[in-house]
Amino acid sequence: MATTAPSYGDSNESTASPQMAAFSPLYSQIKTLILQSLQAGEWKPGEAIPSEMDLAARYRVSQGTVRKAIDELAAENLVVRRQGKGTFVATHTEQHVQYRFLRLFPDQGDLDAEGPAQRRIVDCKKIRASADVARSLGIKTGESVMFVRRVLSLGGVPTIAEDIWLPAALFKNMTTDQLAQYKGSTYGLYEVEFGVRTVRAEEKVRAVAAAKGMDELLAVEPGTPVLAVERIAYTYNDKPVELRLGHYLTDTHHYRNELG
Amino acid sequence: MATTAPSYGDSNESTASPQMAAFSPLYSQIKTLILQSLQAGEWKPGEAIPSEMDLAARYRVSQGTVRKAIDELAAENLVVRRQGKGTFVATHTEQHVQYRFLRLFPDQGDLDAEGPAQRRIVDCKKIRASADVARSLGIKTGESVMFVRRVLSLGGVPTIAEDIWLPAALFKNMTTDQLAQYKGSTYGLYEVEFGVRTVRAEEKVRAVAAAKGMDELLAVEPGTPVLAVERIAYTYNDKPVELRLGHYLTDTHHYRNELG
DNA sequence: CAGTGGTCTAGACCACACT
DNA sequence: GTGTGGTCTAGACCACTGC
Repeated sequence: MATTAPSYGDSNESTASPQMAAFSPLYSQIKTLILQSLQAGEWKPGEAIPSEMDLAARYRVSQGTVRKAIDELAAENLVVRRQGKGTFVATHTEQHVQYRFLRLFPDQGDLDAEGPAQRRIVDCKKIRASADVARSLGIKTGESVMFVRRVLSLGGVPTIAEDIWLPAALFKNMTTDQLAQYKGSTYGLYEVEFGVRTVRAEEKVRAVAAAKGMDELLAVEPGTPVLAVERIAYTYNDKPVELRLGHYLTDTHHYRNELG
Repeated sequence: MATTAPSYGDSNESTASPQMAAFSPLYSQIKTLILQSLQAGEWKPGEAIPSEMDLAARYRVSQGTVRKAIDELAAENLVVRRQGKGTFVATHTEQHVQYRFLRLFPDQGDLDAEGPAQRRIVDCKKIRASADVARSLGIKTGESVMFVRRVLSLGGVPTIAEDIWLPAALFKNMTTDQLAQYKGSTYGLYEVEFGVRTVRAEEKVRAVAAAKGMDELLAVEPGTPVLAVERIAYTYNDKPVELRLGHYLTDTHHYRNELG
């Protein structure tokens, strides 16, 4: 990765490479290598990865270069640094980040005041993917997917009703009991029970009239305005692993967003 | 800022400081100093700040330390780095970031396909702040605020109706003509015409039924579900400078959000 | 105490943009 | 070519954690 002589860019010179490779800094290459180890499961969620010095020795680069690679991974929430302890693979199974992807907050008071969310699993079955679902999940129409319908109550009030689609190939034999009994977020469950690590998600938010079915789950009149939140969650390499269509009641809660 | 002897932390030792000051790394102190110059208007939006070497000399620290300070400022979108050219004060008056704070996107096609937004200024007047508005803007109830109501059409269709409140002390003599004729985002106008630099914003999103007044502006039936977006925009030091209540039609557009 | 991440420096060289 | 940001290294020392 580096020669003994301190002239960097070793992987990018060579008098006449076949195709003009785009310049990629060393730390970026190191980042890719660490990412591959992460993806390959060399270190599991919650575990520590090797120290910066160890990784520097492993890849034959300076500690500063490894540091910069890890900096970026930390910025993307793939790892978490803890001074004096080490760098750890990010996980959804920690108390502090219980609802990492949930942007709904109470208008008054804070999350703690309203206590933990109550879950009710309405449905959980294996079905065939519609064209829309298949496109979102990057699979073929008609392939098997797990379908889950559930209701979350915040402060005792049904507030979120959502439908979830998961590629059945990754989530074999998922059961209602699993979903109902697991302590923590669903992404924590995916991680622990199925080895699926969710690293980021994209949401499309719209205002819609509560449709048939949803109105009953949320105990509101049909036609009540609700927030429709379509979320696609991804694992490494931008591979989609979950499609979720949530309906949020926003009379006592709001969807919060920070704009930089 | 640093002694000749390479022992850092100079501002944090001293055998018995009055109150145990929290540890603050050098680069963080440098960041604060740069921030103060930014805030004081030493460099204006769009202008280049001094080079890293110059700043290092000015603060008597190494280039690497200045670099880390600027890295954080760049991550917060307060400055923009351009290799080979310099580091520039962020601005809202550039083509590329025309709608930096707008999260509404067409369901099909991209922003370019739909062309620039059309503005219609419905109202622009000076009024007294209600309790709610005053609280959001960090001023006293009854103080003067500019009130603006306008409609944005995307692809020729009225899609966004919004009310805007601004502290009159900062936005003296704002006129309908100014708002209608300025090319670019309102935040660009704030910057150019009033010297107010918006650096970040927070939004609370809800689904509501279109209220009286809004339904007419958006040409929809009363009661149609619309996205209510409450935005508070801030300048340096978390000082609020704008309250905006937008109503977005989401039948052909959606509010997009990325979750890390 | 040793080990980890975090900070700081100094110097060298690369990539990019303007002139 | 000159100047700017960007990368890389090597080494020293600080701050936090846990043995």
